[in-house]
Formats: sequence, C-alpha cells, structure tokens
Amino acid sequence: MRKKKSVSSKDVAREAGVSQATVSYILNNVKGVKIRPETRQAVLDAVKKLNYHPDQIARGMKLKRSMSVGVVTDRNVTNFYFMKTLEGIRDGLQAHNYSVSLLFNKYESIEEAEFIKYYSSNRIDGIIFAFASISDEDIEYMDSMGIPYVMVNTYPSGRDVGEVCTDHLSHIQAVIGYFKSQGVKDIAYAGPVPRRANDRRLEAFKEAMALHGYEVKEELTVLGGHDNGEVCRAIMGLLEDKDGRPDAILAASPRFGMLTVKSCHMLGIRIPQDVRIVAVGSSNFFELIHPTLSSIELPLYDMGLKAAEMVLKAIDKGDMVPTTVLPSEFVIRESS
Amino acid sequence: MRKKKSVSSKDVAREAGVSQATVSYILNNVKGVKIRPETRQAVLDAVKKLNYHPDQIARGMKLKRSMSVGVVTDRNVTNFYFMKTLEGIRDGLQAHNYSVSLLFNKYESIEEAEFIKYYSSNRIDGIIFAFASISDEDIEYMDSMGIPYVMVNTYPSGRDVGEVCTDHLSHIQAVIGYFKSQGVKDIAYAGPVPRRANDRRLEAFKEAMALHGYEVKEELTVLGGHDNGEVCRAIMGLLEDKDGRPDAILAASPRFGMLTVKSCHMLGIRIPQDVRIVAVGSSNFFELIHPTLSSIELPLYDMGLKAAEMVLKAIDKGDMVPTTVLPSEFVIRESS
DNA sequence: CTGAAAGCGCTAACAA
DNA sequence: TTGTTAGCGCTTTCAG
Repeated sequence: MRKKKSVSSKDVAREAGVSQATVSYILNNVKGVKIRPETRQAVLDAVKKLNYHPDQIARGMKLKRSMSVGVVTDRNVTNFYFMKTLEGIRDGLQAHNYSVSLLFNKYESIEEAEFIKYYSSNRIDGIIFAFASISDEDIEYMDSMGIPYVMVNTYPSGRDVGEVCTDHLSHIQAVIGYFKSQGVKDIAYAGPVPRRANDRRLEAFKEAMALHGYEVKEELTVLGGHDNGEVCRAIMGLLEDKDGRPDAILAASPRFGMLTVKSCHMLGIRIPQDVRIVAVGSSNFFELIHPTLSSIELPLYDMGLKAAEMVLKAIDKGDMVPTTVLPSEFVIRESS
Repeated sequence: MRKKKSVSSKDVAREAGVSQATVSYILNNVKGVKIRPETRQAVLDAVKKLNYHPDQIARGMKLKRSMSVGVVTDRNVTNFYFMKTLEGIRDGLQAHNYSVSLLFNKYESIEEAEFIKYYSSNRIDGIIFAFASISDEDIEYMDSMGIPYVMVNTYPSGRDVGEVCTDHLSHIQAVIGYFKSQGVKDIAYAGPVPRRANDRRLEAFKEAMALHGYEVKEELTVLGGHDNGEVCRAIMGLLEDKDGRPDAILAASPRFGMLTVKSCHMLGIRIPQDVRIVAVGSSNFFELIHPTLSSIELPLYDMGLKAAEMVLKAIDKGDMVPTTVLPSEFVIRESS
C-alpha cells in the first residue's frame, strides 16, 4: 500500500519526446519562453495520459516555497468568528494554489512558537494571525526575521503592521441613533471587562451616547467576566430595578447578547416591548432564538479573504501591506 | 526581505567538525547508529548556536512525505462540530510532528477533487474526512489509489472503512427513560428530514420509545427542513394542540433543539414545567439560553484525536484501522 | 525554441 | 563510530 506510482516530469518528457525542461516551461507557463504549439500539445497530452501531478515538495525545494501559509489562532477563540474567517482565508489562498496550515498560538518563548518553527523549517511561507493575541515583542521578532505576516482582528491593534479589521464600533452610533428613533429613554451597556488596551467598545458606546444626547449612567453599565451565571445575575440586577430599568441594552459581544436575552427570559421581561437589545458581533445563533437578535455583523469571510490576499502580497513582494478596514453592518432583527 | 539565512545541515556539520550524515543521524535519532556522546554534544551545540532548523521540504523530498494530512469537510458543516473535532485532530497530529492542511469537499469528478490532487502532488500524506459526504465511488477510487484516509462521522456509514463515530443514538434510550422517570406522558420528536440512508435518528427514537412502552404518534413527529421559520411553525403546531400537546420533545439536532426552545418561548410555554426538551448533539450555546438545554453531548475532541491517531497508523503501516466508536454522554441541564 | 546539466537540503546505503 | 556519496523531482541558467 505504501508505494507510489510516482510519475515524474521525466516520464512525461520521455512520453512526449521532449526534455524535462520543456515540460517545466510549459506547465509553469514560463514567460519569455516560446513553445511550438505542437510541442505544447504533445506534452499536455502526455500529462493527461500519464496522470502526472508535479511533486509540490520537489518544486518547493527548488523554489524555497512550501506554498502554504500558517493560520494561527488562540485556542479559546470564538468558534464562529474563526471558522468564518478561515473560510475566507482558505478561498483566498486556494485561488493562488496556496494551502492552509492550521496552527495554535501557544508557546513559552517566541523562539519556541510553533509558527516560528514552521516558518524556520520552511513548512509555511507566511502567517495569518486570526484573532490571536500577539505581543509587541513577538512582532518585533518576526519583523527582524523578515517573516511575512498579517493579522486579522476585530479591533485595530494600533500597531504598524499589516492588519485587517472592521469598523463595527462605528456602527454603535447607528444603534444608539436607532434606539433614539424608537423613543428609547435609558440605554444600558453589558459587555466583558476590557482585557486589552485597544478594546474600545465601552468608549465607543460612551461617545455614541454623548453624540445622541444620552447620559451614560454608571449603574446601567455591566462589566462581566467568564462566568455565565454571574453575568446573568448582573444583568438581572439592572432589569429588576423598577425605577431605573433601562429600555434598551447594548450587548458588546455575541455571548453577552445571548446572556442579555436569557436574563430577560428569566425575569419574564418582554423583548423588544419592555427592553430592546442589540449585540455587537456575529453568530449563526441569533436567528435561532426568540426573538431573533439584532446585531452589528462583522464581514468575517471578507476579512479572511483580504488577509489571504495581503499575506500573499507580503510573501511575493516582501512589502507590508497597509491596514485594511472592512465595513460591518447593523442588522435589525426582532429584538430591537 | 525575501532572502533567508538558511543554515543548512552542512553548516552545522562544519561548525561541529563532523559530516552531514552524522548530523542527520543525531537529529533523527536513527537507531542502529551509535554516536559518541561528545560528538552528539558538539552537534547539538552547533545546532543551538546556529539556530538550525532542518528544512522540512528537503526532508520530505527525500522521505516522500509531506508530514501533513488533509482535513476535508463539507462547506456547510456545523461549525461547532467541526471546530471541536479539528482541535482534537490538530493535537493528535501535532504530537507526531504532522500538520493539518485544511481542504473543502467540493468537486465535480473525484479525479478533480482537491484532496486527490493534494495527495497526488505529495502535499498531504493522508486524509481525514470530518463530517464530509463521500460517495461509495469516491471511496473505491481512494482505495484503488491506496490513499490512507479516515472518516469522522456522527453516524456509522456502515461501510468497511476506517472510521470514528459515536454511540450518541444509543443514549436516546436513556433520554426516554429519563422522561419516563419524570412522569412524562407524551413524547414528540422534532428533527431534520433524513437525507442519508444511514441517518438512524428517527429509528433510534422509535426503538427507544417502544422499549419504554411509549407509543409513537404520527402527529407528534415533526420533520423539518432548512427554513427556521417553517420548523418553528411546525413545532408550534404540535404545541398548540390543546388536547394532544406533548409534555416532552426530543430534538434530533442542536439546531432543532434551539428552535424547539424558541417555539416554546413564542407560545409562552414553560420549560420544563409544561414541556421537557432534550437535544441530540453538542453546542456551546446550550448554556447561553434560558433554560439551559439538556443534550446528548458528542465526544468531538476525542473523535478528532482518535482520527488523527488512526490516519497516522494508516500512513505508517498502510493498514486500515477498524472503526472506533467513542462514547457520548447524556447531560441533564435545566430544560428537562 | 529546446536540451543538458547543475543543484536545492536532506537521508541512507556503503565505505572506511 | 563516522564520512563519502548518490540521488529524491524539480527549476533554471547556459548552450545549442
């Protein structure tokens, strides 16, 4: 079972009555080399007849290219974000005959990082970081090694690196504006405790509130952690306050969106009649609950596609591609 | 930027004052070759000093191995199932220095399939099909080519191929038994229209019902399609029938579980007081709704891990590994 | 326009 | 115990 027939370009050459070089020229469409039509046809026929597939390893050996890029992500990444982005990445790379090698972002020192080792040993030609936390030191290290890479993030890192992200935070203004147009009086915020300096969700909320003349009340701001139960209790705390109950809530992530809805269900509060809810982010579960959850949807697939394009350019040309911002979209469903 | 320092084993050999072969022997721990400790140390030092990483492409060229396996899935696969399985696959492969190359299952003729081309061109050494629909002809083709592969599926395909799946359907008995112990009178079934002959969910339900002395009523069986709205209407049809309303529902997939809960919410039916719900399958969203949804959880990570192990064995030894069935688990949450 | 030949970095006989 | 050497299959000067 372990043997391969292994038709090589030499076989094709012999079959077509030409030299190996000619086969290579034809198959790679090398420009600057003119091939007589009948020769080309003969070679193409031989290829088909022998079912020849160029050995990519041998090819890579010669070209110093593995024709694959590493996609690295944190282990605990939100599945949906990553998968959707990965689809885009995959399609973008596949169009250029590049493949995706999946790596996780876990290491002690950067030198020991899997993606570095993969790069050093020529298993990948470049790297796409998809929602992975990478330190400044790591970036410096990669820059010093001349490793082509691109980052995909929701929030711009603010660093001078090739990066694709989205403008979802700017849509918070539209959400607040929409709330206003619906006659909403008090708007609450529920989201995770900021863990990175560049997480500007709460600030964006505050700015949008100010813009539309709303007052941001401390007691209407929930910052929750990893425990779902705790988050629900905190949100229910908001809602049970008979006097100051908000009539709209901005949930800063899909998980917080779901938990906000859940909290309402637990208290028998009607959505959107009693309280309107909008979540920041995408999920395929927003349509599977009652009521369906309005949200700011991220262009995840396109972000992946763009990242693929950028990393290929970085690999080919060696130049860092400037940061790209792709547009998100405020999708109004039943909950708002 | 495009240049590499490219320390080769030759450099290491020179630095250590030995031959290339010796370096190779030491780094690959070739057995049957004894190396003097001081020589080994000298080489190891040189490796560290020069920061040498063996070129995996050159290595692959020699060994006829790419050290990576293709993971192929249908495009529209459930994200959660796939991602969780992929994690297991990745960890299993990574432990043997194999990497994951992500491929999609889309093609006209099998000869044109991406995974076949990848295999033929030596980009992957084997294939794991994760929840991908593969026809019998495709299997035959792969067998005839001697391609090492393994399939990961929820349902056993019943074909004589290396396969890892789970016994989740057998837990339906436990679910029905649990319903019975809670004094449930009428149990309904809600699930997708069977699209494959080997989808035995409904049969398993019927058998479990019979086993516990329940009658399977035609009017308490909902088979729905792709449209969420339609599915909800069908389920609500069940629930609105005042006389024959079921007091428990088995939802045959995560999506149907969510939609069943949603339907109850839309009608103001209490869970689990009025109707108990259990879903077949895993999802990280079951904890994010009210009430949390009971389910039969699949060992997705372990399935991936096992598949990795099996495909590596198939690659190494060339023999097909027998089908493995991993245990699922009935997890009782608030909805039942 | 096409062919001969060198060589990418590695492994594995075979020699020493 | 270690070194010499011959390729793996491909691309690519350089000749013809």
